[in-house]
Amino acid sequence: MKTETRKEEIIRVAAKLFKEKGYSAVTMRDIAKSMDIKAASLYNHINSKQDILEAIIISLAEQFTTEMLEIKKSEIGAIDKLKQIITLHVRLSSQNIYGMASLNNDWMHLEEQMSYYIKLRSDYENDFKHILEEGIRSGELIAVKPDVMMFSILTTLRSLYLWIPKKEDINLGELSENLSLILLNGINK
Amino acid sequence: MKTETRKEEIIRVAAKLFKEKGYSAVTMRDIAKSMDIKAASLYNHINSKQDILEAIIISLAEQFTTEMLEIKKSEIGAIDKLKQIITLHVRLSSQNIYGMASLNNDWMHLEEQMSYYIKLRSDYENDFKHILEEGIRSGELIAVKPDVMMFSILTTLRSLYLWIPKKEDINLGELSENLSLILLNGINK
DNA sequence: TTATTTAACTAACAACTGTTAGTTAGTAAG
DNA sequence: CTTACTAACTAACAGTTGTTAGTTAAATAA
Repeated sequence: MKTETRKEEIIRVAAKLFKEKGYSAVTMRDIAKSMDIKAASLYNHINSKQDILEAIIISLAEQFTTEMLEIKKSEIGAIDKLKQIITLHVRLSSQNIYGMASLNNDWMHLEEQMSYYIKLRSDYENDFKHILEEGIRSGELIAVKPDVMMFSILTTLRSLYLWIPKKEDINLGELSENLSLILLNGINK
Repeated sequence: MKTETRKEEIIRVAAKLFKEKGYSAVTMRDIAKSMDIKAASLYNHINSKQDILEAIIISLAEQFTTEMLEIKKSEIGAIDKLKQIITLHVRLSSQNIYGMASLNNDWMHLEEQMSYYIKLRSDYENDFKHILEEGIRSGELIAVKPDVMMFSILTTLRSLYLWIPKKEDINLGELSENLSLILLNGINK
C-alpha cells in the first residue's frame, strides 16, 4: 500500500467536503482548513479548484467505463451481466463514497472535461441498455420498456453512496446479493 | 386557474436554476436575469435567497407527509399501499420537477428549517418502512431486509425528477404501472 | 558544504456575493 | 385630484471568492 501524496490527500479531503455541501459551496479555504494549512498552500499541489473536481469525477467515470467493457465482452447471459454490474457499483461505491457523491451531484460544474464526462456516461448507459435489450430478446427478462428498467436499476445503484455509510456493519457481498434479488426478480421472468 | 403572483414566479424560476446548477451556484443576479429585472428588485417580493429555498422544499415535503398520512390510514394491503406511494411520487414529481431537484439536492443548504425538514423526511421513511414490515409479516412481501427494500424503491422514486422530463410523450399512468411492475415484482412473493 | 526541491507562509487583488437604502414611474383607491 | 401601493430602478457596502506573487524554513541531492 503506497503512501498517499499530498495531492491525493487534497483530493480525498475535498471529495468529503463536496459530498457534504456540494462543489460550489466548498471554498478553497474550507479545504485548506480541513488540512490545517492556508488556502494558498494548496496551489503548491494542484492547479485549481476545478482540477480537483476533474480528478475526482473523471477517474471514477473511467473506472466504470473500463469495467463495463469487461462485462460487455464476457460470454455470459444478461442476468449474470446485470449481477456483475450490481457488484461493480457496490464495490466502487464502497471504495470511494465521497467521490461517488461528486460524480452524481457535481458533474454539472465540470468545465473543459464536461463533454468528455457526458460521453463516458452516455456510453455506459447505452451498454447497459443493450444488455437489457439482449436479455429481453433472449427471453431472460420480461418485456417491459428497457428505458424504465434501466432507470429503475441504475438510479438505485447510483444512490448507493448515500446508503452504504449508514450501516457500519454491512457486509458488501451480502448487500450485492440482496440488491440482485430485489432488483432482478422484478425483471427475471 | 388563478394567475401566478410575482413571488410565485420568482420561486418557480429559481427552482429551475437550482436544478441546473444547485442552490449555491445560483446567484440572486442569475435569478433576476432570468426574469429580466435587477437583483435588488427581487427583494420587493421575497426576503432572502434562503426564503426561496425554504418555500420550494418545505411545501413539497409537507405534501408528501400529508399524502403519506392518507395512505397509511387506508384499509388496504401493503402491495396496494406501495402502489399508491409510487403513484404519489410520479404525480408530485411530474407536477414539480424543478422543486423535486431542490428537495433532493439542496436540502443541506437549509438553515432555520433544516431540522424541520429532516423530521418530515425521517417520519416519511419510517412510515414507508412500517408498510414494508407489515407486508412481510402478513406474507405479502418476501422476507428481505426492509432497509434494503426501502432504499431500492425510494431512491428510484426520488430520482424520478431526473427522468420524467426526458420523455415528452410519456404517459404518467403508464409510467406508474411500469414502475409498479418492476419495483414490486421483485418484492411480491 | 552547497545547491535544489518541497511545501508551507503572508499579503494582496479583482471579481463576485447577498443585501440594503433611497428613489421613481405607473396603477388603483379614496 | 390626491393618496397609497406596487414593482421596478441605481448605487453602494461589507464580506467572500479563487488565485497569484513573493518569501522562507526544512529536507534532500550534489
